[in-house]
Formats: sequence, C-alpha cells, structure tokens
Amino acid sequence: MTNTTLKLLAQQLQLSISTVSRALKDHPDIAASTKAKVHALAQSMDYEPNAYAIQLRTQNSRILGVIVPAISNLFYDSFISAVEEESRKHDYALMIMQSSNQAENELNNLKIFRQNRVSGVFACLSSHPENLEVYHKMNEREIPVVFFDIVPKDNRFTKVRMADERCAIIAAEKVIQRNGKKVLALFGDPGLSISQKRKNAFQNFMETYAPKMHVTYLNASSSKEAEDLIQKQYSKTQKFDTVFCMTDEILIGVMKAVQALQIKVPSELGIITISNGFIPNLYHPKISYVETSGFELGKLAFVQMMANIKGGKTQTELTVDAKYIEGGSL
Amino acid sequence: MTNTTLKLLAQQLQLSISTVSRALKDHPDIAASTKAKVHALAQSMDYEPNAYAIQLRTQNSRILGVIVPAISNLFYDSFISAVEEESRKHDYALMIMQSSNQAENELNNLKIFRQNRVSGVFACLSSHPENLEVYHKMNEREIPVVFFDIVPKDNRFTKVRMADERCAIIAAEKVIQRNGKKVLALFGDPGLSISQKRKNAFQNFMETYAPKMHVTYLNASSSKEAEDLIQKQYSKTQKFDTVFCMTDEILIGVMKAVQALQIKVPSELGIITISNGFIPNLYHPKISYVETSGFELGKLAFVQMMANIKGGKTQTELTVDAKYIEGGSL
DNA sequence: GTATCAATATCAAACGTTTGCGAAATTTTT
DNA sequence: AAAAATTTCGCAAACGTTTGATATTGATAC
Repeated sequence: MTNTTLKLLAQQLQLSISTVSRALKDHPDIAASTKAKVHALAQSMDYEPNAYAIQLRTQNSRILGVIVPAISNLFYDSFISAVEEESRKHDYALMIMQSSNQAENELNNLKIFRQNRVSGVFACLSSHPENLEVYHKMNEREIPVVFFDIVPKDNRFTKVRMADERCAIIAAEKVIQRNGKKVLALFGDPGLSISQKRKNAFQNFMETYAPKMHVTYLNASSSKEAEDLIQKQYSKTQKFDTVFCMTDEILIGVMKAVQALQIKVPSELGIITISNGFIPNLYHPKISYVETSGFELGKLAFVQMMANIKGGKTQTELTVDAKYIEGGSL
Repeated sequence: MTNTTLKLLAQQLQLSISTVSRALKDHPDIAASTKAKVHALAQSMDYEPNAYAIQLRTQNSRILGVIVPAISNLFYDSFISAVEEESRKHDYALMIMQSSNQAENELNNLKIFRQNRVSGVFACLSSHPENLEVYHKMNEREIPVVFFDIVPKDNRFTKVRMADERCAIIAAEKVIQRNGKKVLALFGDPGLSISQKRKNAFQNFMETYAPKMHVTYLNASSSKEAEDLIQKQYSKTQKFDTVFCMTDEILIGVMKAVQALQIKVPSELGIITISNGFIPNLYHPKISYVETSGFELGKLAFVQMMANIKGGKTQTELTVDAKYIEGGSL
C-alpha cells in the first residue's frame, strides 16, 4: 500500500495540490470549509508529510547532529537528554552518533551529518583527535559546531565544557577539611588532557592551602589498575586515610579493593570522587562526589547552538560549574 | 557558502547532470577519462550527495528506526551496538528514539519514523502499551516491525526476545547446587509480565527439583525497596543464606544492604542475579550472573528485519538463550 | 456600468537526484 | 564505403513538497 501524498488528497477532493498544502498548514488564503474537508480526508487517509520532500524544498533539515564517545556513558546520556528536551521544544530532531573514541568513526559520522544536511552539530572530540580541519570546513559551509566536554584549544570554535579545574578544587577543599594524615589522589590516563587539568588544579590547590598535608599522586588508566594500586599501597605501614578519585572508572576500581580488603568507610578511609552520581550511589555508604552534570551542559550547549544558528558567529568558551554532593564516605 | 550539487559540477565540467551522476557511481556507460575528471572535481569541491534528494527519488530511506525505553540502559545499549554494527554492513543508518517507557513518546516516535519513511522499525514496547493498532498500520504500509525484549502477545508480529524462563531456570539450578537452607528470591514489579514469567519459571523449577528447599518469594519494584527488604529480612532469627535477584536494579539494592550489614559474600550469603554483566562486576567478589546479552538479541533482530524487508511476511518468535557467568558470589 | 478590493483557489517553478530512453560519435564488421 | 554495433553522453520525467505570482470569483464603491 502506497503512502498518501498531497497529490492523492488533491485528486480525491478535486482541489489543487497547493490548496491542499495550504489548507493543512492553516494558511489564511484558504476558506474554513475547505480546510475542514482537507483535514478530514488527510486524517482518514493517514496522511504523513514526506520529511524528505519538505527538507529538499525548504533546504532546512531541522536536524541536529550529536557525536558522543558512547551513549551508554551516563554523563553523555544526560547531556543528550537535555539537548533532546530543548530540541523538542524548538522543533528540531536529533541524530545521535557514537565515535567510540575513534577518530575514524568521528569522521564517518560527520560525513553522514553533512549528507543529511544537519542544521548544526554538537561534537565531543574523540580522545586523540587529528583533523580539526574538517570542523573548519563545516563552519565554512555554515554548519555551526558546538563542542562540548572534550573541546579543541583553537578558540575560533564555540565550546562548552565542565569547569574541570573547579571540580578538582572543590574536591581538594573537602579533602583538606577531612584533615587526614595521608592522602592518595588518583588520576586517569596521564596522556589525556582532562587528567592533566584536574591533577594540576588539585595539586596547586593542595600545595597552597595545605602545604604540609602528605599527598601521593598516582595515575591509573583503568579500573583494574586503580584496584591493584589500592591493594599494593594499602598494605604499607602508614596506611592512607583519604582517597580522591578523578572519575567513576577509578572509583570502581578503588571500591573493589575496598570491599576485598574490608576497609571501613569512612572511618578507616575517606573517599571522594568526581562523577555524575550514578556509580557513587551504588555503594553503602554512598560516596561523596563533586557533580558534573551533563544535563546542564546540554542545556548550555543548546543555547549556544541556537545563538549560532540565528546570530551567525559566536566564538566563546563557556563552562558549567560543579557542586558538591554529600554522601557518607568522607 | 552554498552546497555543491550535481548541477554545479556539471556546469563546471560542461557535462550533463546525468553524466556526472553516473560517473560518480561508476556506471559502465561513462568513459574512464570522464569519470576521473568528475571524481577529481567532486573531491576538490567537497561534493556530498544530498540524502534527501536521493531518498525522495529512490523512495528508499535506508534508515531503520529503533525504539528503546532508555539508551542508558546497558542491555539496550548493547542491543543498539549490535544493530548498528549490522546496519553499517548492510548500508543502513539508524534513528534511535527513547520512549522512557511512556506510550505517548512511543507514539510520537513512531510518527517521526513514518514521516522519515524508515525502512523498518525495531520496537521495544513501553511497559504499559495500549495501541498495538498503530503497529498494525505500519505493517499495512509495508513497514516491517521487529519487536524485541518486551513484545506483544499477538502472534501476527515478528518478535525476538531473551529466553526469560530459561534465565530463571539456569539461576534456579545454581541455587539448588549451592544447597542452602534458606533462599530468598527477589523479583521486580509484579505488574510487569517479565517479573511474572521469571517468577513462574523459577518457582516451578524449584518446586519440582528441590521441593524441600525453603524459598521465600518477594517483589521489589525499586532498588530502594530491595535494600529495605534485605535490611528487614536479614535481622530475623534464621537468616537466609542464598539470594536470587531478578535484575540489576534488585541487585543494586541488595548489595547496598549487604555492604551496610557487612555480610560476607559468599560465605554468609550466596548471591546470583540476571544481568548483562556490568553491575555484577562492580563488586568484590564479582557477582555470579546469568547473562542476558542485548548484543546477541540485536544480531538476531537484524536478521529478522532483513528477512522481513526482503521476503515479505515472516511471523515468528525467536529467543536468545542465556548462559551462566561464574563470579565469586555463589 | 466600470473600477476597486477582498477572498479564494490555481499555476508553475524549484529543491537535487536517479534512470529509461534516445542521440551522437566512434569503432567494427562486411 | 556503407551498414552495423558499440561506446559515450544528454533529455526529460519523476519523487513530494513549498511558495511567489496569477487567475477567478463575487461583492462593494463610485
């Protein structure tokens, strides 16, 4: 069974296609009686406008592309939710693609976006990006790009991101408040810029505001590494009493070791992490964390996108602040 | 800057549009030398075919719609991964929508699918579906629908799902092997058909193969409920020594209580769950689980979809079997 | 009775592709 | 050297919609 089209409706009603088209969109030129008839028939014939024809004609896809490393990541998931919510309000649809952190996929996805003439794209760079060139080309074609979370240094781009330094600083404050004797601070893959940023901010803050506190800085690029690290470190004579985890991944490893060694939290060991909140709430007591909300980031990104679409160029870097969520682990 | 089109290329090269079109798709009618020229110019002008024009002309969107309750759910995430992988191979793109388990969203998403003339849709019913009517209409329009995971009873539809009963039975086997004195079996929202299925299968199996084992059956429709349940039940005189969780959600609650009460796993309490594997691996020891792989389900669903697209009607219900993954919790 | 105006509906072009068919141009066959 | 076959390309229609321009009414004004 073939799809209902304007032509079909027009034939049935002995009207022209344009009249039917205008009737359906409530154009003032059309008599109320005609509109009624058209609407009735359209309803009964299950008319659904052909999105492709519309987009071809109007040259406006009203589709926004989103590239995330992985949709299963809760941070990106909440980012998408926010963008989706706003998009719905503004009558845009979303095309969501995963890069799996691989530059190749990223390029492929961008290609699909271009072929679908998206009205704009939200992009989170894969961890080892190469071709910013392609993004410049997007801008030349007047396809606005809003980078989020993992953003390029080049300041000709529009970017929104979490205040990574602030997150680390807030956590450092809390660590100082606990006033432990020995602190362990765990960061992710040292090659990632986010690890460096957070580490620098954390370390700076600690050294200026608690210079005498004993802090060990270590890196772990996987949960397993973090787990092993704790297992080894914790057997030493002077056990650490506070641990800071840069990310959920680190936290997961730490918590496995904590369970294995049956360490009491928070009495023997205080734990604090940076997270969106899902993982910390899996444990008892709940882990205290500095919240990085993908949701708010999404809202902000959307505002920037609209500004870009309407007002032309706006190169700015905006950040979303973080807040501390009290669990029972510190 | 406007987009490059076939017309533009044709003008530049003093060729006709059709020649350019054919050259780009390696049509045998076109001379090799012309092809070379066309390709070169297309390359340098960053030609990207307009997906809308193509789809309008060919009446084939090569887009498949997917409706899941939530993309952040790891089960559905792996389902999507599988479908995505296969789609890529077969040159289909995906349009992914969330229903958030609400019938209204489900209908809206289907509308968008229809307007985008998707070639087929994978649908996971929202937990309290109403209108199967709309799916029948899709089929009338020759848009194949493959239901997955949560499927309708109506057997005019194509469906794939996990072997829910088998999962529960495998878990029951393991529970019997542990040979505990007192077993607690926790199931989800009693209103959901999946809860009923798993419970019936589990209970049947227990009653036939270990009729003398003491089993308590309870329902919890959230993590919190499960946690409270354990807290209350565990204080009783004869503590249970084995617990079966129907789902990750239940497991999370159980594990919080386990941590709070400092119960030793598996010595004091054996734990087994049904899961895709992420959550069980967050703990130490790792929780043993019966794996329900969204990935395999996705592969199967895709095969069914292709069969539907090519071969017309195929009403069947296929299931993916489950397997037991040994952790250290039982 | 002619000019003006408003209301209503139609015409026709355009968006960028694909593709059946036919037309040159070139080569091969006889 | 003419006929036939082959290679290479262009014409034009179609997909379903939107929209500026235009046509057809009938009513109102002078």
